[in-house]
This record gives sequence, structure tokens and C-alpha cells, in this order.
Amino acid sequence: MAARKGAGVLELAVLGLLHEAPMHGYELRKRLNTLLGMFRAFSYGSLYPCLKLLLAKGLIVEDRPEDEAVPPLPLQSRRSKIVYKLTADGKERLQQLLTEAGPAAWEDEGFGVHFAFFSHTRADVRLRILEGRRSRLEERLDGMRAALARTRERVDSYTLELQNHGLESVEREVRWLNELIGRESAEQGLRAEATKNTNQDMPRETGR
Amino acid sequence: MAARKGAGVLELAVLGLLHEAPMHGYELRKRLNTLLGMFRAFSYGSLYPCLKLLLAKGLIVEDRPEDEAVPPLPLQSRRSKIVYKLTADGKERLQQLLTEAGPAAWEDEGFGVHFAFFSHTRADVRLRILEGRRSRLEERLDGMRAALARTRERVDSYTLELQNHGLESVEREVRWLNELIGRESAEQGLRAEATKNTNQDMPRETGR
DNA sequence: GTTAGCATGTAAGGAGTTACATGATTTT
DNA sequence: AAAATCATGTAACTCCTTACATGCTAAC
Repeated sequence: MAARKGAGVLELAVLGLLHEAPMHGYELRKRLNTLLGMFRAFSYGSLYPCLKLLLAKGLIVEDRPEDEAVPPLPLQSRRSKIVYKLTADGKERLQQLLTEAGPAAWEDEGFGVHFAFFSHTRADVRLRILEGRRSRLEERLDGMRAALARTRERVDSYTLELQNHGLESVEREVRWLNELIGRESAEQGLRAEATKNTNQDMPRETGR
Repeated sequence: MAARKGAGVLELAVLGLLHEAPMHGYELRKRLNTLLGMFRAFSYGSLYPCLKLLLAKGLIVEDRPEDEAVPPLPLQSRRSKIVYKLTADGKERLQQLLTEAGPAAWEDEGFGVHFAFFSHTRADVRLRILEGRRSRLEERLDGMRAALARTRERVDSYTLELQNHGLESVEREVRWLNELIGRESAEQGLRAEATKNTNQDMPRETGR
């Protein structure tokens, strides 16, 4: 029972991209795959059904440039390119997705997409997602180090090489996160300083 | 139309692990997830059906310790733990999977598993898989660098940060591959040197 | 003797891919 | 006018997950 239905990474990615600018499917797919180049690559076979769904949910609509109330050519379907844009509901939904700082936001699949749209994400949520991911990776590090220790005894040099490389990759990502968290905290600190006199509480509860 | 049916990453991983030692499902799954810790984590819901399939294909069999021709207890099913081991067909199939140096072996999903069992893989196949993966990643690098250049103009600092981190990760993996390829080539060179007088041709064709 | 963890399985379904089918627009 | 590429879409399928259902074995 996730949020409603069919909420994969795609929904967020599409809403996020459309928030920046209206676009048609084909273009959307390319932007998607360069944006997330390293993690995932989507095909039309998943993108178009997703657009259909978002349309049905009323989160996006066709963006016809207004002046086409009556199509000039008689009965021509006249439709290549279908440009979509976010509706008010769509923007709301995007904001909702961006505000949920749960596993979906820091597991491998979701993290990249969430991060890509961090500039539309509340500062405190950003920080919690980064920390969530870090602790997720640190858990994994424990397991990997244990595995490595066991492997070292059975000396399979390739397995060892693989696990070692994996370990270093994850360690590297943790260092990256540390740096980001450092920067974010500093900003948060400054902001807290600035609003201290208004005595505005930090949000105490997550919406789920 | 892949090789026969249901040939995911799991089949290779299971055959590979069982080749090292007979095991039951539960144990198999743990070994699987520590071996591949960084890439994937399988659940029982995929492992057991896979074992069933492999059993049906005759690639594995139950490994009862011989002395149990007649079960001592009357009608007790007496079965916790079902230990599986490879059959001759299973070993052949494993060898076949390990020898195919195609996309399945160097795309993200498959590479880790193939690499993990490199010690059972022919030296020339190893080299071709490593090179295959490297050129795959280099293609990706081109796309990513182009994307980065475009992003730099639109200044979204988080997107930029993400793409930059992704780029560096991939560059790092390429350097790793370069090192491995260097080592492998050196060994290949030595081996070629050693068998030079026998004039044994390098294999000219791929099995596909 | 009851909780905790080992062990095996199945049914339903989610998320995405491949391959196909088709048409419009641009380039050569 | 042919070829390339832009653009939209669907059907079938794959691989895997979640949630469930069940029983054994060890520890407390």
C-alpha cells in the first residue's frame, strides 16, 4: 500500500522534469536518461503508460498553445508531439513526493531522482534524506566488511577484488555524503541563527 | 530468445555458488547477498522458484548423504534443509554461461556475478569481458560528460553535483578495469610466450 | 513451553523491458 | 522520393518482490 498506485521512480522523475518546463514524451525520455544517466535508463514502453496514468490522475494535462481552439486543417488528426505540463494537483503531488523523507528517498533506486530535484526540496528534508542514505550505506558497509574478512580466508582473488572494489565505492559515496551533509548543516545552522528570535520550531513529525 | 528459459542473473549465481560447495537454499541466499552485497539482494521468493527450475532442468539435484536409503523414522517427512549440488549437466551449463562474453556479461546487472566467478572462467574470456565492460562504460562517460556540459549552463547545483559524482564514480571504475586488464594481459602474454612453440591459435569466433 | 530464528515454499502483483506497429517530419 | 530520425503507442513477457503460509529446531 504505497502512495496510491503505480508510484515508481518514474512518476517523480516525470513530475520533476515537467515542473522545470513543459515537454513531450520523446524529449522527456532523453532528459530523463541524461539526468539519471548513471543509475537507470527508461524506455518508451514504460514512459508512455506512465504519462497516460498521470494524465488520468489529473496531475498533468496537454499543453496546447491556446490559439488552437479550431484546428485549421479539416479533419487532420494533426498531432505529432503532445506537450504535457503540470497541473496544480501535479505540483502539489510533486511537493508531496519531495517532502517524504522515507526509505523510498534513500534506497538506491530512489535516491538519485530525489537528489536530482533537491533544489525544490525543503532544506530540513534534504538533510534527513542525506543522513538516511548515509546510515543505509553504513549498514551495508558493516555487512561488506564482514563478508570481506570471510572471503580473505578462502582466497578467491577475483571475489576478493570485487568485494574490495565494492567496499571502496561505498566508502567513497559515504565521504561524499559527509561533505554534502556538512555543507547542508552549515546552511541550516545559519538559517536557524537568522530565525532564532522568531522561535520557529523544527518540524517534529514526519508525515509518515 | 535468450539461452533457453528464465536465465537471469540468479541462475548463474546459484550454479556458481553450488559449484564451490553443496548448500541449501537459505544458506545460498545469504552467501549470494554477501557475495553481491553492493549490487543486488535476492529474496526467497525468487530463489526457491529458481532452485525448482534448475532441479526440473536437471542442473542440480538433492544431495542426500547416501546413507538414507530407508528413512529411519516411520512416516516422518523428516525434511528440514534440502541440500543441493550440481549435476554434470549443471557444471556444463555453468561453464557455458561463464564462457559467453556478450552484453549479459558486461552490463551492470550481469558483470558483478560474472566477475565473481572469474576464477572458473577462461583467461581469454575474462579479458574480453573486462574490455567489453570498459568500452560500455566509456560510451556512458561520453554521454555523461555531454550532459554535464549542458547542465553547467542551467546551473542547478544539485543536479550538477549528482552528475559530477556519477561521472567520477564511472571514471574510477574505468581506472580499476584498466588495472585489471593490464594484469590480465600481462598473464596472457606470459602464457602465450609459454605455448608459442605449440602454435595454438587464439579462439577466433565467439559462440554467438 | 514459548519466543526467536532457521528453513521452505506459493500466489499475487509491481515495475519495467522488448518487440512490434504506426505515422509525421526532416534531411539527403 | 527515399532514408533517417522524431514521435507515439500497445501487448506480451521477464524478473523479481511482498506478503503470506507453514513447520522445524534451538535457546531462554
